[in-house]
Amino acid sequence: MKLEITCTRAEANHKQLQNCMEALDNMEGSFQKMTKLLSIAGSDVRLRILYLLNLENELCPCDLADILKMSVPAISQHIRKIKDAGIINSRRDGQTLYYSLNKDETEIFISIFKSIELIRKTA
Amino acid sequence: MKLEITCTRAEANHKQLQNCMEALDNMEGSFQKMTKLLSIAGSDVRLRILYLLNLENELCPCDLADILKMSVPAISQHIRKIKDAGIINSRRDGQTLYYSLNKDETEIFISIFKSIELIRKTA
DNA sequence: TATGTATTTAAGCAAATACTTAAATACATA
DNA sequence: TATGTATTTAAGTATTTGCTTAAATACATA
Repeated sequence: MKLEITCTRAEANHKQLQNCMEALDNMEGSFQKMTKLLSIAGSDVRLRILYLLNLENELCPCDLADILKMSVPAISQHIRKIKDAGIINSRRDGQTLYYSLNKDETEIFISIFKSIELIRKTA
Repeated sequence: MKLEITCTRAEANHKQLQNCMEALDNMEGSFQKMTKLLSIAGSDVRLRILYLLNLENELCPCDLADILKMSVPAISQHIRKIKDAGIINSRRDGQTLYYSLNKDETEIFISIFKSIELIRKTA
């Protein structure tokens, strides 16, 4: 990529561009964390999993496979991604693993779920 | 996939699973729309573009390329995705196209931006 | 009209994603 | 200990994504 070939129009406000760059620099880590959360939630299957965990408090992979009509390994691999991102916790009861939302991380998802309900009502 | 091989444990609450399936069925379209928005926002580059448009009101592809230190075509292709999802509008002034957030769709992004600020403060 | 700038579009490619099936692991219980 | 269930992990593959470079389009102006 040739960075030299950039915007040269007379109206370009270089002070504004500089301010934008600084604003982003100050928030580097926050953006990465939020991107991670959103890319997890930005999948049809995973958003449903998160929604269901919020609705039912806890569910096992097998329940989720039944509800979403998907194979257990497919569900398990989605769960791993969500878990690696620190969004859910697990609890074992015998052979069964129950997954639930990590309360420290739910805030953004709650507002996403609210928006989903809102879309339904206004659609 | 063999759907017959599903959860057969004694504790499986079939009424609960049925309720979950019905809850999802009622919200099919809302989930798809939200997944679309989140998958758009779940990219480092696009989340920054949305944040910057919210911050500065409007910017052109060339400005964004400068700020994000990326090629203009790369930016343009991200913009197209965001535009196809109905999240941003454009206004032409001579040769320059200015993009801005579509106010009808900002609500969820505003809460995402608030969470980003929050992460920064608590981190 | 010819030239230049801003932007988009297209083609190509490497990396990431999301399934599949098969095998491994963990626990329960006869 | 042997068998069965719940789950995860691994390997393979088709699809999607996000860049690159080159070409096309749109507008401005000499």
